[in-house]
Amino acid sequence: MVIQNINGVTSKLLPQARAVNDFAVASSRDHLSALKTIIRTEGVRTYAERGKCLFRQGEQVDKFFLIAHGGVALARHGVDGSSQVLDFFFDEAVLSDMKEANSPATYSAQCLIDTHAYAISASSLRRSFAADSDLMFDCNQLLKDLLNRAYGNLTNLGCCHGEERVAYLLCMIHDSMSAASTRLSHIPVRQIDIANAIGMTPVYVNQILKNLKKHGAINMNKGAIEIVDARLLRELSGLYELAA
Amino acid sequence: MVIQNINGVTSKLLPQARAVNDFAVASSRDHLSALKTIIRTEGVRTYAERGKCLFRQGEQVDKFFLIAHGGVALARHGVDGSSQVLDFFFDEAVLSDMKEANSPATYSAQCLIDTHAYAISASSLRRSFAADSDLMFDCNQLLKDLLNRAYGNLTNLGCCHGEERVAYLLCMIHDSMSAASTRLSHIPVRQIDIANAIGMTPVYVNQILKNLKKHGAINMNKGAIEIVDARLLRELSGLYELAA
DNA sequence: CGACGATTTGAGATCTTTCAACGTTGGTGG
DNA sequence: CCACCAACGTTGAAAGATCTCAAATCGTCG
Repeated sequence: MVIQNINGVTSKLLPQARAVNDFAVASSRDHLSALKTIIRTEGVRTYAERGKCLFRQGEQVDKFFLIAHGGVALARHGVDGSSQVLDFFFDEAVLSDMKEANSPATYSAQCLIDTHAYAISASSLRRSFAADSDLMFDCNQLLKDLLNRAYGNLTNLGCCHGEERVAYLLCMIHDSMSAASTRLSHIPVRQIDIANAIGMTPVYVNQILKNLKKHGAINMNKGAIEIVDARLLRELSGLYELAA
Repeated sequence: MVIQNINGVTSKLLPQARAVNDFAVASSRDHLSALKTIIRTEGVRTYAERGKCLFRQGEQVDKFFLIAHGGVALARHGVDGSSQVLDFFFDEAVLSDMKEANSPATYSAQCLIDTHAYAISASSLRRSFAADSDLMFDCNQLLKDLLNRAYGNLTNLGCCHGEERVAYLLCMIHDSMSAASTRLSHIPVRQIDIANAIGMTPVYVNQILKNLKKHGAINMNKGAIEIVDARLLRELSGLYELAA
């Protein structure tokens, strides 16, 4: 009943409980092809190294990005220095600031690793809407995917304890990254980023990771996390199944 | 709170901080007028009483709802009986199951109070896209609003402690309800729903509400919550301001 | 009245954070 | 090559926040 299928289409529904993995949907579906194509062909090739931002909270951005190769964390920063990671994006993912042209972005897109991306202005994208109706459907689909991921994260934070939260997040990252052409052996996410994503302290995240390693779900090498048993991780996360 | 340096660039923190209230945006903007109009004119008038659902998790819905008068909580249910409230909707708000026609909804829309709404099928809505381009923009805008609210809630859960979380949620509900033509003196949300929305126990929420009452931000009458000082609530919520 | 759901209260158990110190890694400049 | 530094990871113990459990109260409805 595990939907581990990466490229094949295995959307088999289960009689009792269904697998949630909303996070897998975004990567497996091909619906964004029109959007991706136009960004790739008309967009500007951009490069940002680890730690830099594609855009910053407070800036007026109005752009769409397609990640060619890399990893990005969308994060919101509070006045007290706190920050909340809203979502992660890896190869083939599309992200934008989601704001009107005249209003500043309410979050930053920070590179987890050196990142190559295509950037296109939202206004020039809108101009193409008339010519290609698929484009707008793709934008819609993109937003739906983001929303479902956000709802998944919300449920993760609201309903789960530490170990489950970390397990769920790692699953999500794993699935997002499996769409990448080049697969990293380890996850390019710092423990601090994980902590900021699931609303916990880095110190505590470290403890939990130690436990997950003891369970045999992950492996750690010089602080880098490697996912060993994705199926086990999925079971450890409290959100593998929803009520019918 | 973890203070994090963004790779040397400490993101020149904020001369003056801006007010966030993303939650106010959705209700104040008039952008969804095309969408609302068509749902109101072509939709079917629906009535559901307190406790009933407009749609249920697991059902195949494929509809859009415009709430004429009432209150609805979008919630996801886990196999263990846990449930997470994802968002609240009141008068003039639009919601949908956000799924393809062939896939079941991953959450329920439960009425907090007796609710009158207009319902239109997503497919018939799509048929009108060609005739009215504003419609699709409105759908897009709706999704953006929902996403920004979800990100706001995510930040609330991830970065804030109990009292701040409750204060933020009450602010959000207050702003959502202020769009309503008929204003209730009290908030039609049970303490249990609040608990499910912010990822805490009803027992603890009760303690926090007692504190907020002591602060003079709210009042409680037979278990019903009344917002006395919305500005104070906003200050008590940790998310009134974002870093610039 | 009696049943039921929701709220309220208190105390102890559990989870999570904080603090402080130390270890590791990788880059920089002498 | 080495010393040095900054960022990140690791560890332990104490403090704090939140949950659980159990019981009492209150309101609504039949």
